[in-house]
Amino acid sequence: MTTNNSDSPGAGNPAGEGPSDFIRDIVAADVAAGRHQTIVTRFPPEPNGYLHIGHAKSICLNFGIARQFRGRCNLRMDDTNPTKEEVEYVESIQRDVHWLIAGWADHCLALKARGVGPATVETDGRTDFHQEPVPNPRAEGRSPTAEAGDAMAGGPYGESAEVEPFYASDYFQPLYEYAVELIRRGQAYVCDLSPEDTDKYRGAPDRAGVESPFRHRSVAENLDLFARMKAGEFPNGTRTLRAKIDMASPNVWLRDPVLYRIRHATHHQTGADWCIYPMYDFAHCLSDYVEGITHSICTLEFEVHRPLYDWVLDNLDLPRAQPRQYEFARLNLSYTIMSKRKLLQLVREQKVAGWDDPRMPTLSGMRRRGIPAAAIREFCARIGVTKYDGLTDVALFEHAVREDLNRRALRRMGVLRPLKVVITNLPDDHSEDLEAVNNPEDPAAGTRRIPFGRELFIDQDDFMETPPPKYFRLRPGGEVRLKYAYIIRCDEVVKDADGRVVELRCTADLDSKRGGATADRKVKGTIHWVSAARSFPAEVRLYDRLFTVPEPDGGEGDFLAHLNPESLEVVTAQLEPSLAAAQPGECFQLERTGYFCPDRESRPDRPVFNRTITLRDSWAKLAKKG
RNA sequence: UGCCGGAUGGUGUAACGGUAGCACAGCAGACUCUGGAUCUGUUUGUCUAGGUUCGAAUCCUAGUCCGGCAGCCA
Repeated sequence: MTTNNSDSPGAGNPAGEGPSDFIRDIVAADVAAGRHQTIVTRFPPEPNGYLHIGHAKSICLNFGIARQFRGRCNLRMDDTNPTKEEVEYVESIQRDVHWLIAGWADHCLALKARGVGPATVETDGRTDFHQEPVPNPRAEGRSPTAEAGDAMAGGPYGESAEVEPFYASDYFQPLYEYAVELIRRGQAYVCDLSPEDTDKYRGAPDRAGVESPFRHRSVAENLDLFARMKAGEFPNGTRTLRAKIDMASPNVWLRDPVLYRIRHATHHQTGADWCIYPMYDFAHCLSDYVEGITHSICTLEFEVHRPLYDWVLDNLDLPRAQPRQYEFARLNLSYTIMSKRKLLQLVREQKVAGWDDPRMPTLSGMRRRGIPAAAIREFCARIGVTKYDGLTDVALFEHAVREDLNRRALRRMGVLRPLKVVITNLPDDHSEDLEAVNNPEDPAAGTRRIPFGRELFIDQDDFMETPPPKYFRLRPGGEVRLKYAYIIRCDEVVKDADGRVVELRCTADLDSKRGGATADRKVKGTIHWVSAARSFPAEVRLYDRLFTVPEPDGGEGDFLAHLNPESLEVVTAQLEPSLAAAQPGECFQLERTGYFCPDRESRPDRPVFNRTITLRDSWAKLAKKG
């Protein structure tokens, strides 16, 4: 083992991929033992919803392993249930995966030739089905070549129409033949029990099941019935194909599990070709086998299915090495929900503006909100991979987002809730451009000019008529620094008929600009501002967490009851002119306020920005304490 | 009460029989033309009880607590 001198955080394994975990340890041991030529993992979402931050953990694990061990990761649609799946979801899944792994593991992404199903080959004199990927054009050298951001248009394969994800539905024919083989071996039978009776016969965890009266049909009869199921002779729910295992097994998944059910339904990929569809437990292990997956990594709830996963593979005459299943704990994040069913409910009941609403924990929502893919990856690396089913504090996630954005976001000035300020010792037509730093964390980001004039806007929060102790901003008679500009003193507070402060009249210390005679004068506070004449209004959407409690779907009660009524506030802000040129995908820090990005609905004549996340605010904390 | 799995500060993790460490959060301070960032310091932890051992978070035994599993969902 080589010494790793990398100073990157968590240089815990030879490849410098961040800290290892029990699954990587297993893979590393397999590699060391020479058990596989290449490591092949897979990410197998069911296209019945949008991907969320929980999927990101799985994507980072599966692609991260492929990356670390110079293998590949197959993107596969686990589409064996036509009644719940849609093409909208298969498309969104591809976009989200490309976005998340761009510039990091896109060279490990494996897709297959469009329209090309598994090949039937002869291995060791036995019939074998095999689905090959098409070589990843970025795979040479096995290193990432793209910078995050160029990923939206199809990922590493570019705009190519020649490739597509793997689909479990591509394997329906081989799967059917495997099922026939199981019947021939006396390991599967057609059962006429109704769904209700199937349940009753299964027994309970602490009570053995009862064998189906159809369990001992002859192979010939089973073959005939199964063929007729496929031919569409029977209505939905009238018959199933079941594995013949053990109705008394302490593991209920071994009590003659259903392998195929009848569903007269149109499938988004295979159309009307089939009216019988394989169940997860039958399809998944064999899909893994057909694709040559070495490590099939899934979440904890499948742990009890592993004996069945192995049973199916063990009871067929498969010439190649069998994949192995490993389980890890799914991600639970405080103040959010991860259930696809509940996320769908939020969308259907219009509690949010769609799957990509910036408040959603979906990858598309986070992308729209301005959260960088790199921040999500960093978060996933930091939370690690274990079998402990905990609840991760969303603060861990927010930290990763701020850390990434602080490093990269250009600083800009913008006032969310404008309050007019008049500098009375400046002429009406005063106008000058002041130099401002684009990113103090990155000198290479350079500087820009921002316009200054007699009339300005500052944030309403930055003035208080009767401030509490330790309030460092503007107050009657008080002084404050205008960032990049002058120190001003508030001489007069102008109010409207209702007593609301509508304007501040101030005098500026005209020598206090950077380089000026009094530039080094110390004043307590520095606030941001924009020129009234040379700023522009924009809609800004201020997002807060969607739920008010740490575990919205924990315990009983309706999770909708915990929706945060203040999760979205819309304001009309005044922004510095340079922001008018902001492009989708860019992110900015409005100084002292937070990180923002143009929304996808933003138009030149109607700019719209989303607040990604606030800056840490130690004043707010102090103020709350009183 | 059947089977499978888990338990290390408030949270997420590391330590693979040999000094319980890291990150987040918290607290205190320094610095600051962002009350941001940065830097210092700091509070808090091995589920319990036995055993093996010179030595146990780690191995053994018993218990406690938590999670998952009885879809023709995945």
